[in-house]
Amino acid sequence: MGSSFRQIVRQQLRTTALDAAHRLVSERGWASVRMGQVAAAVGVSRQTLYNEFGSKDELGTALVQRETDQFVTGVAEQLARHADDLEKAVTAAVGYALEQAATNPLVHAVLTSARTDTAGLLPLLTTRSEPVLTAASTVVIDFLTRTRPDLDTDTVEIVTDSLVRLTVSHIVLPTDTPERTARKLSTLALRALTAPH
Amino acid sequence: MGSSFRQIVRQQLRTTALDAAHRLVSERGWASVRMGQVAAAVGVSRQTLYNEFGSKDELGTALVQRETDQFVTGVAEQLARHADDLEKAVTAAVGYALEQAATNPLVHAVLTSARTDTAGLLPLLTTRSEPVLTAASTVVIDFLTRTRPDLDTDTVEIVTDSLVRLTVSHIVLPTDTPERTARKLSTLALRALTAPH
DNA sequence: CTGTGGACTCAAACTGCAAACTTGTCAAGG
DNA sequence: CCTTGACAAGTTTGCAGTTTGAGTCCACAG
Repeated sequence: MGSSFRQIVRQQLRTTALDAAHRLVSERGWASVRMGQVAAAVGVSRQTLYNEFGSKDELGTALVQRETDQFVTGVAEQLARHADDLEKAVTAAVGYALEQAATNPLVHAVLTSARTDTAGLLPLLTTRSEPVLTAASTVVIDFLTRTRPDLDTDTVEIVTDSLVRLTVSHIVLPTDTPERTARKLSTLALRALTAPH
Repeated sequence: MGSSFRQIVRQQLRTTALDAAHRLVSERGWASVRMGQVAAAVGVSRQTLYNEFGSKDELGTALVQRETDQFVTGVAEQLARHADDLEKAVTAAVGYALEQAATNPLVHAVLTSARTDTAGLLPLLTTRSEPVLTAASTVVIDFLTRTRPDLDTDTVEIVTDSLVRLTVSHIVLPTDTPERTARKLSTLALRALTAPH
């Protein structure tokens, strides 16, 4: 019971450890990250890290999980920020995704998964891009059905799925600036959504 | 002059050599293909092969080139076959692309290029997927502007680019049967094309 | 009790090196 | 013109021997 203090310390440890791991992964890649480095960065013993995460793989999984959650939350926030303007909302969300992928190596790796050639950062075992993409899709679908209940459900699903795929495609093979790409995709999506059935 | 007979034989050699190389690449992967194997399959000496293609890389380039040309031609044919019905035309073209990617390892590799993890078939040096995709886009754009001159040029370009990207996306990460995917994408494209500007 | 640091095991990764193999070229012969 | 055989240069393969780093155990300290 009364161990809520411990819980907080434990959580602090997890957070700082994941922060340290994030930095190390971004710099050297997952394969070169040593448990000892992470422990040292946190200022804790290697053993303590093992007590908390169990294994390096589990640390990696936790890291990817946190990154995924933050990313999906971010997308949802961008949408919510423009709940009144559908086109702006989509533009913001797509722009956010493109910018995150360009900025954050982990997000980039998670979204494009199999592409380990550029920067093999992740344990392929722990992740495939599928879960992130479905999570992102769910967020978008929820937003659309909530703000625009008049739209056909099937259409919303197909357009959302395509929007997500197109965003990933533009991450993998960019042809324009993130801003212009985001605008193009959102107008495209809006046309498809509001077209005569 | 008067060597048109030679020309034909030479062409025959190129064709059968590329056929043999195609089969070997599909079975063992490009790295494991030996120039001797190709020569033997054609029934010709290794030197003759070198006289014709110069190097293994150039043989690979020629092979990829032929495959690309055939693929793009195939897409154009599918479109032309339904010149009267836009939706059917797009469905056929996308379906053709999906089926080719599923059937022909070389087409799959060319279209998805960088993804060498599944079946590293190609010399990364000789190809990137970009040229194929732009070629395919050009074919689709030409078809659309020819059959539907009323459509806005910018819209046609964006929709086509997205259509191509979505097709590749569904090759990389399939979620449904090729037929249904093709139908979904064509209705999506049609909606976007014919939406109020 | 919980965290620490050191000792330890074991499998995977890397190292150095020799043998086998391939590419690409050349010359002799049909 | 094509083929066969030979060859240099470069690469891959197989296999010692070594190193590394994950994961575990434990005696000890706060």
